Amino acid sequence: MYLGYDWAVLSSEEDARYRMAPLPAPQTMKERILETADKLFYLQGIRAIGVDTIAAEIGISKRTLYNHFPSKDALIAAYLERRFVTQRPSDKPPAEQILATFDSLERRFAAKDFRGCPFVNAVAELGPTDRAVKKIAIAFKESRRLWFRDRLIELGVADADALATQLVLLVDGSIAQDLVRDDPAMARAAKEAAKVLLRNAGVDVGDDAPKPVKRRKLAPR
Amino acid sequence: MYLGYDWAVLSSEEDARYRMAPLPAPQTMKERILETADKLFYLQGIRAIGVDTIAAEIGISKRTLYNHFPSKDALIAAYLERRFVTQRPSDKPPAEQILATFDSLERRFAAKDFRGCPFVNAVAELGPTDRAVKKIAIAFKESRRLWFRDRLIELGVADADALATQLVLLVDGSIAQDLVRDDPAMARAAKEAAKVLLRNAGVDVGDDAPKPVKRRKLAPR
DNA sequence: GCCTAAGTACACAGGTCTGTGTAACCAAAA
DNA sequence: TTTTGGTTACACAGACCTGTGTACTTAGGC
Repeated sequence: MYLGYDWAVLSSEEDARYRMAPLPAPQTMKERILETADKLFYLQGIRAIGVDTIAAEIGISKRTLYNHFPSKDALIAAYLERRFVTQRPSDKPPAEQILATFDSLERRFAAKDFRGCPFVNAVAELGPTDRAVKKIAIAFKESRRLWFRDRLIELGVADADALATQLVLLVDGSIAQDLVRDDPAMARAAKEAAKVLLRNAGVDVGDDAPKPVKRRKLAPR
Repeated sequence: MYLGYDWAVLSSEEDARYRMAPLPAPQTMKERILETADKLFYLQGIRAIGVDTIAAEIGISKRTLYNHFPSKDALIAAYLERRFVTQRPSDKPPAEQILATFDSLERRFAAKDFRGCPFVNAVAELGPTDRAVKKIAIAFKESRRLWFRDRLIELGVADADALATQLVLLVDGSIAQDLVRDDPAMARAAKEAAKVLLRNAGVDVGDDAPKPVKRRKLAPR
């Protein structure tokens, strides 16, 4: 928690250990606001959180917040833009990268502070009215789809475009399911489905299921 | 729009055609409230709509609304319960039923009043706090999963449970994607993926892709 | 020591929201 | 005719929300 003016008091009177560590790090005020807004917006919902709450949580005045962001809408936009981080490049083989996506998804599901996709949630909350929010949500979804597509092209998959779309369906489906069910196993289910789709497109995803399609016996009627 | 007391006036003075057709049907007041709440909650968001707005839209007083529902929370719960309709039985073969799900999804996406899954949206909007909402959302999702599972069992699929889960991932994924992108093609993509998954489980889904798994040529590296 | 930029405290306008209280009204049943 | 149950109009309490205005304080650079 930010301490505001008590800082001076702290550095003159308190234990040196507290003085030496610049506490929550020498962040810029804007970044501190965004960080807190992110936590509250994401965890509790954009509409559920007022600017007062954000300011109070940081320990700053509402006026300061409005000195950095002209309106709540601007803060919301900044929140979403900050969430729009591009994946860092990996040197692992593309197929592994794709499947690793689902593993990381599973880890995120297991964390108790996971609350679905911030972009989908924002669109759901803010309704069809908010053009700005929708725009950035679309951009985000498309960027993720293209990430899959690039790797599929690298793998020589014929219809990389279509398969990439199918993979993002699995990602978003597992996110939605986990949001309501709190069940990280949804990520594993998505991964298994992804493997089937990849194998079907000629991608080698290792381990189980030998080439010949296994036929289960059909029930009598 | 509900006409309230003008009803009597209408039936005594207006054209007989209007009199004969019981206009919006002799609905109970509760049902009329729910119908309007449904439209507004779903289209604009639960938090975005106040009880005043609902009452005004019907043309009744806010007091009347509160005489039928003790609180907005109760109205929200009733709204979601009303949305929880069970699918009507079909005599078509199970595989067709499953695939038809995605066709109907596509039609719903194409309608301009589609705004995602009301249950997922409610959970996203109302946050992790609201136990009641989450409970009914879970029940809904599970019921849909079991619907798939029953048909897969009928088809003799070995791991019907796992495959049913994967199919609901595709459903929810396409819903989330369409919510942000407004692209009904997401339903088609989900259907194609579903076909692959079904075929992989030994289900005959007709048309393309003869038995032997088609191998695409791989890129040089 | 002075100036400036940033932050603070605090009040407040104007809006919305949920929920209640109350007296009058009307239709239809008794 | 009288009663009864559902409805209306309207005011209001009490929160909470976004956004602004203002005068004061503080830290750091000059």
